[in-house]
Formats: sequence, structure tokens, C-alpha cells
Amino acid sequence: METLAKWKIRIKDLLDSTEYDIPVILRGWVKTRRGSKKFSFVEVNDGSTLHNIQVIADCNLPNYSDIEKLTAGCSIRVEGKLVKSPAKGQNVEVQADKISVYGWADPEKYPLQKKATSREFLRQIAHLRPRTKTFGAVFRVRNILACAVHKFFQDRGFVYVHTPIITSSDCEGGAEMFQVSTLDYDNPPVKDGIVDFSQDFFGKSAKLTVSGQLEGELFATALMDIYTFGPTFRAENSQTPRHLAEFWMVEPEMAFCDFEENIILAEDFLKYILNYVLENCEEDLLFLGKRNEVDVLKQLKKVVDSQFNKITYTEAVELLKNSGKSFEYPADWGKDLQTEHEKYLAEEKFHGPVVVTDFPKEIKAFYMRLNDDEKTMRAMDILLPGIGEIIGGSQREERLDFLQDRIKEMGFNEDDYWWYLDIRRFGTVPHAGFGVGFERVLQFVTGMSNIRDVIPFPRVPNNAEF
RNA sequence: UCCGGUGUGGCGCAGUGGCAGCGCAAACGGCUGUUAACCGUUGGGUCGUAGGUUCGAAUCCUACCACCGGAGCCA
Repeated sequence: METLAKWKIRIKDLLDSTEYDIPVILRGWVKTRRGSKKFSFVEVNDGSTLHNIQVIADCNLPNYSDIEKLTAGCSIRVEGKLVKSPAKGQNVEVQADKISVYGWADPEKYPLQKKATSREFLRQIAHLRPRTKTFGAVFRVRNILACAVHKFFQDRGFVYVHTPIITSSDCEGGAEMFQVSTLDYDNPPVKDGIVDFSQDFFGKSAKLTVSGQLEGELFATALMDIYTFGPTFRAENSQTPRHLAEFWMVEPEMAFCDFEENIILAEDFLKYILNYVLENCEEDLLFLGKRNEVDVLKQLKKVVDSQFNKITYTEAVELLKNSGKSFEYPADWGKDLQTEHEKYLAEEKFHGPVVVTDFPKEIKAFYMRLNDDEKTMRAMDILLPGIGEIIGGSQREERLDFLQDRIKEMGFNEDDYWWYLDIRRFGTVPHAGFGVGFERVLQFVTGMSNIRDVIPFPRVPNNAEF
């Protein structure tokens, strides 16, 4: 079998090189060209780093008239010599012996310019925006963050489970879901006045998943510790810089695990992945911090070194009531915490991560474990300054009769959850888990203010382009 | 879905009732071991869409659309 002796040389490696006067071949996209009839400076980037490499093309090159026409976006291949740069601005540069053009980019039509363009505009050309410095950095960091997620769990013996994307269970009853159907929308089969999904592809109504948690629990009660990491869908008409209709969620689920252990794991997890990007993406983070006018490095270090503050929901409500602050919606036991409340807790009161625990059962999902007071649940939210809720988790209700009661109370049909209840019928165990919004973590890490700018192709109401 | 803001050349913006402008980008020319290069010249517009007020609308009014921000829902 043939193998490649060496994969492509990356510009990052050339810029880091301590060897000079060596022959090199590089490929990439032109960022800018300047020069005269005698020579040209061509700056080339291949996405491996923020920095461009400067290529010097002498007018003696046979295709110099072509080189003079190079503009931003053109793809080229350069053969030449890596040399120490005589001028300021870079340590090394490439003296070109040969430059060939893979593809031109008509400068009249190519929308990316040297000058800064707005994030709003770049969203309209999301197919080209990874070529910009900012988005190149964001997506390199995204990659490292995803690596960190896997590394954390794999190092602890967790099994990565691929839970289904198409589901027929309305997991939590709350969230709006996307219908998955092959029925003819202009002429659907109708029975008793409503669409007859028994004639649909799956023989029943099917949706895109809003969480892999229920399926995750099934695997945790077999493989002990598992996690899912995949796309998740919400058909809510949410139009905020913190919401997407399609986003990626990390959901660990642990058997023989109680509420306290769950919180400790969540805290360890956040600290680990934040530290991992700190150690592996410092340059990109430094750049993003400057661009976004947020000291992300400092912010990340602060969380990594912090002890998370813990407070019960009941204590939080008291604290908010006695804060002396006038909120638009005053805190009131039994009501969900408002964004303004969460901001106060994370940003003004504790200046750091806050874990809020033991919420009233009325405002949380049916599967959470009821506390002995029968009023609150073993639920927790982790809040970060500037981002808000980044993790939501709980110990799950493992007692069959409690869970059945809860399903009835919520007005759900027990038959729909027969398999979920089976887990409690056969060798039930205490178990717990949480969900992490991957893009929200990435927002915190990069300082990007809009969540649409940390996912390659954002899906939001009114937009599924590309 | 509710509240607020914005929509003017490829991009960023000014113009708030009287000849549609500036910067960047682009084309052409010049100059330069340059580096957001620099200097000169040129081209580029149904002012978001539809209707209305007015002698006259980018500007005022109405509706709609899109985008941005805040709220709700949440991760």
C-alpha cells in the first residue's frame, strides 16, 4: 500500500522554522499583493495560522505579468527558498523560484477585502468568512475545544454514544420541535380532521431531537459513564445572540452518580476544556480577545482557577430580594430566574461561575429527581458571567413510582415512555448528567458576542443558507 | 412573539425637504525591501420594497421585508 511520506507543509510550520535557506513548497490563498515592475510582495495564508507568509516574486519570473495581477482570494502554489527576512515585520519570507496560479478571484466580484468588514455582512457570505483572520481563529479554536471535550471524557473512561437525531419522543414536552416527514405537504393524508402520520415514513410522527439525554440514560445504565456530542434542534422562534435553531450539545450521563458528584464533574469539565484551549490556542485567543475587546485569556484563567460558587434556588431568591436592586421582574419563589437575575448573581454578586441548585419542581423537567421536601428537584444550572446559563443538569428520578406520578402530573402519556420507564423497572440505579451548550462555551472562550459567529453555518429563524 | 434601532456604490459610513457625497476596495499610471504601503487619474447608485404627503422626498407619513440589539423560551 502506498503512503504519503510527508503531508503538506503548512505556513505555520514555515513561520516557526529555525532553519533558513532551505527549499520549500507552499500553497494557499493570496491575502494581498503590493509591489512594482521590479518585484512583488505577495502575502499568502493557508488557514494554519493567523499570520501570512511573505513571498517575494522577482520580475525575472517568467509569468511575472500574471503575478502582478494576483489579488486577494487567488489560490497559488509557490516553490522557492525560505530565507531570513531582511526587513521588519517578519522573521522569515520566501524567495519564489516559481509561482503557479490554481484559481483566480475576480477582484471586482470577490467580496472580502483587506479592510475590516462587519460581522453582519460576513454572515451573508458565510461560505467565504472562514478565510478571514477572525473566523479562521474562531474555527481553529472550535476544533481544539471539541478535541478537549473528547479528551476529558475519554481519559475518564466515558463511552461516546451516538444518540439518534430523528426521534419520535417529545423528550421534555417543552421545546418546539422540527417535524421530519416525507408526506406531501400540499396534500397530506388526513384522518379525523388531522394529518395522519401513520402513513408517514416512520409510521408515526417524527421530529428532530431536542436532546439526546433520554437515550443517553439508556446507555449509561449499561456502559456506566457515557457522553453524547452532537447536533441538537430547537424550533423556538428565538432571536437572540445566544440561541440557534441547530446547535451542538455535550451531554454526559453517569450511572451510580449522585447530585453532588454530578456538579463536581461539571465543574472539572468546564475547567479542563477551558484550560485545554488556553494551552493550545493562546495566539488565536489573544487575537480574538483584541478584536472583541474582551480579555479572554484573563477571563478563562479566572474560571480555571476559581472555586465555583454554589447557592440553592431558595437562597438565590432571598439574596435577590434582599439585594437592594430593583429588577424589572422581582424575584419570587416558584418563578424561574430571569436573565437579569442570573446576570446579577454571576456578574455583580459572585463575579464568577455560579451553580444554582434545587429548583422548584414546577419549573423543571419531569425526569429530575424529587427532593425529600417534595417541592424542589435535584436540578442545577451553571451560570457564567457574560454568557448566562451554560450548563443545565440534574440527578435523574430513578424511582419508578415517583417517575410515573410525575409523568401523570405533567399530563404526558406513560405509554410513550415505556422504554424510559423500563430502565427503572430493571436494575434501576441512581444516575445523573448534564447538558452543555457547545457554542455558548465557545462564545465564552472566544469573546464573540453573537453565537452565529461561532458555528460554521448558523441556522436561525429565517435563515438556513449554505 | 413583544419592545427599540438600522437599511444610501463591492465594503464602512455622512447626508434629516432643494444638483447623491467621503473613506476603503477596484481599474489605469507612477513610485517604493514593501508590509492596513504611498501618490495621481478613472469608473461605479432604482438611497430595503410598495404606497402616500409635497412644486420637489435618501430625508416626512403608512404598511411590509431584512438585519442588529433587549425581553421571553433555553444550551
